[in-house]
Amino acid sequence: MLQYVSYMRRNSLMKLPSVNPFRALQKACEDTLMRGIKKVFPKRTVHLILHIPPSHSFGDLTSSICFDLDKLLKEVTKALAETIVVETYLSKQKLVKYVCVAGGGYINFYADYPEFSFLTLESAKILNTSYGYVKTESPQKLIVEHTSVNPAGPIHIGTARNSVIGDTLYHILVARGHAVRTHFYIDDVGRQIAVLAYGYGLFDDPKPHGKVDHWIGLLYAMTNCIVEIQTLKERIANFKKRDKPDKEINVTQAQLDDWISVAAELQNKDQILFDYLLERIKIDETLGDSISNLMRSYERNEAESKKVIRRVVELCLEGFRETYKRAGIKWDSWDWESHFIWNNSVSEIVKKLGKSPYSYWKKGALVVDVDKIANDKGLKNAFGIAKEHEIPPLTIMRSDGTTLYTTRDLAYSLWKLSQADSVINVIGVEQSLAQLQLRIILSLLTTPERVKNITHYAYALVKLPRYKMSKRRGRYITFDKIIAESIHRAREEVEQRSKNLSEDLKITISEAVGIGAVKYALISVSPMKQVIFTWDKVLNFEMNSAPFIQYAHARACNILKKTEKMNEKTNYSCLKEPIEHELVKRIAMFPEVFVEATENLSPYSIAEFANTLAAKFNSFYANVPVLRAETIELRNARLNLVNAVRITIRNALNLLGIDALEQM
RNA sequence: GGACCCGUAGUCUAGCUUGGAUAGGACGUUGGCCUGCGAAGCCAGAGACCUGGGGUUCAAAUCCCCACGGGUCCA
Repeated sequence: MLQYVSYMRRNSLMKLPSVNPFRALQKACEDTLMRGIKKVFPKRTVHLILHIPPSHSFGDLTSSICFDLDKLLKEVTKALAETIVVETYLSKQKLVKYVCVAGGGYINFYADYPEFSFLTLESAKILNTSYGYVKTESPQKLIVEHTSVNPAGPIHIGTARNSVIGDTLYHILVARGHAVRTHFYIDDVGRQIAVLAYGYGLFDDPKPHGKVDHWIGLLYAMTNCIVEIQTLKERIANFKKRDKPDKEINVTQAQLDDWISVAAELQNKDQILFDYLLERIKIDETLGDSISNLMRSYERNEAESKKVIRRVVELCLEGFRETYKRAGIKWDSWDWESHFIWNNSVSEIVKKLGKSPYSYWKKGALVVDVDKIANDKGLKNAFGIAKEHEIPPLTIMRSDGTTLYTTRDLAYSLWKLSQADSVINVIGVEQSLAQLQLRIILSLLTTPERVKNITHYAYALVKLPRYKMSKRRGRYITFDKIIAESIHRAREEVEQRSKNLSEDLKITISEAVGIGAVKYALISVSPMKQVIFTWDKVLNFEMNSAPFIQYAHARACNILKKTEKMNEKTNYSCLKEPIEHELVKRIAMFPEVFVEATENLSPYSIAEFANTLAAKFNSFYANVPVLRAETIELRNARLNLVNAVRITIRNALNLLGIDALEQM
């Protein structure tokens, strides 16, 4: 429960706390301006939008409304603005200090900083851990599905981007007041897992060495590689027997050569494991069938294949959980893809779609005419697709009766919709078409309105400077390695700077700094931009990084630690330095930034905000004395400012899943 | 062949939804600052006609069209 406190200051009665102080200022400016405009144009209704001017010298808020009025009225903009400002000034409100005309006709507003600082800093202090987290008026039940990688190897840097985006979305939506649950979809049905389980099944009770998901990744890549080589060799032999043209043979031969080079890489990683697998796979005369049989019998929920697949997948998930525990990311629900096959929801969907007028049979396969559904249900507009753009049809069942990934995803999505009002799926851009087809087909199975509540939150791939990552080829940089490297680097810094801390504290700090740096590096780039992974981007502990922000927070804590409790009233009119006003304004803007970030689902704007606030605070810290301020009054006012900075940075970092340290 | 995304100093990046004044940052680079609240820091400088070309507008990095380059997907 929030306590509303009224506080007398001069003649004004201010209501505390303000959930959104900057919005309050904005509203005061808008009201003021609106009254001015009404006096000049009593009959005109205008829509006002105030902007933040490009420079502090232009005030705290600005309006370019006179340019629009000018167009309608054919008057000189500047003169018009001046007329309005005269009227505006006469009816100005509290929080607004003065209003003036600048440039060709902008109307600039300057905040009354004693009032505005009071409102902002006291609100931050009172609201404390909830400052900035403006609650929505319409709370929803939400599902954020993220990460959802195939459990056939460790988490790599590309997946980590997915996880960090998903986890941040989770944090900001919870803070906004929604009931959010995170889901991990375990893709245990596809061919990849069958290949892995086949390899795993070649051992009697194998003993993984090293971290289990890393071992599984190697096992998968090796098995897959050997299987590919065997298959390609057979194909070439067949081609030769049947006198196929050289061209086709050459293409296949090139693929084979590629896989042979992959084999050499993999052999270097673990010769014994590779040789064992090679020997066992070589003698399997029905190799292709062995794998498909495993896949199909698992879909039929047969005990033996279930045992081996579940075992190997669980092992891999164990590795995932270890990684994410360290990274501070967790899920509320782990959903098995196979579950939706076994409970028949997939087959029911296929049956239903088979009867639909939008499906047809093509060479024994069941195909859905997605484009026709989109047109008939008017969905193209809703998903931002041009009318003339034809959406390709989607095969939902192969001629051999097996289903495809997207078909199973239909069942899963339907289930998710039954659990929540809206669903956000964090999935790579390469899935864009499939996700679109999925939502359009879903509109047949539920209402088109409901389908609009599914969002595909797309993000671009992470690449390595020289080659594309490939789980199938065992080429990737693991999240574990990046975390370890980053923590190691943080530890070195701690050793250098804070020798006297206890060992426990050193560990805590290095973990928080190292992991924070990795998360920040992944979240601070807009998700649709492709990222080329380089170590120095992640291991940057300077400006525009988590450690930079954490450091500013630690410094603020450090000042506050050295002060006794203050009881005297604070006089905010002492805060006169421009940097102090900038800090107040930044702090006041946090709720507004937060609301925008949640409404637009743009967590990276939180990162940007935190960085800017930290930079301003560091500048303040270096140039303005707090504990040694000239007067007690000033000192108290600055201490309150530092405290509000501390609260705001901490709350922003927490949204990003980064620990705000009190020392480092 | 078709569709979608990205293109901002040597490098990386914000701003684009909702057009407004001098395009914010960072790395690197040049020069300065620790006997003062922790230098993972601060201060100052150089470096971008926002890929190119048209159009709309009083006003375009932002909206529209066409190229070009990079990425992704479908057939």
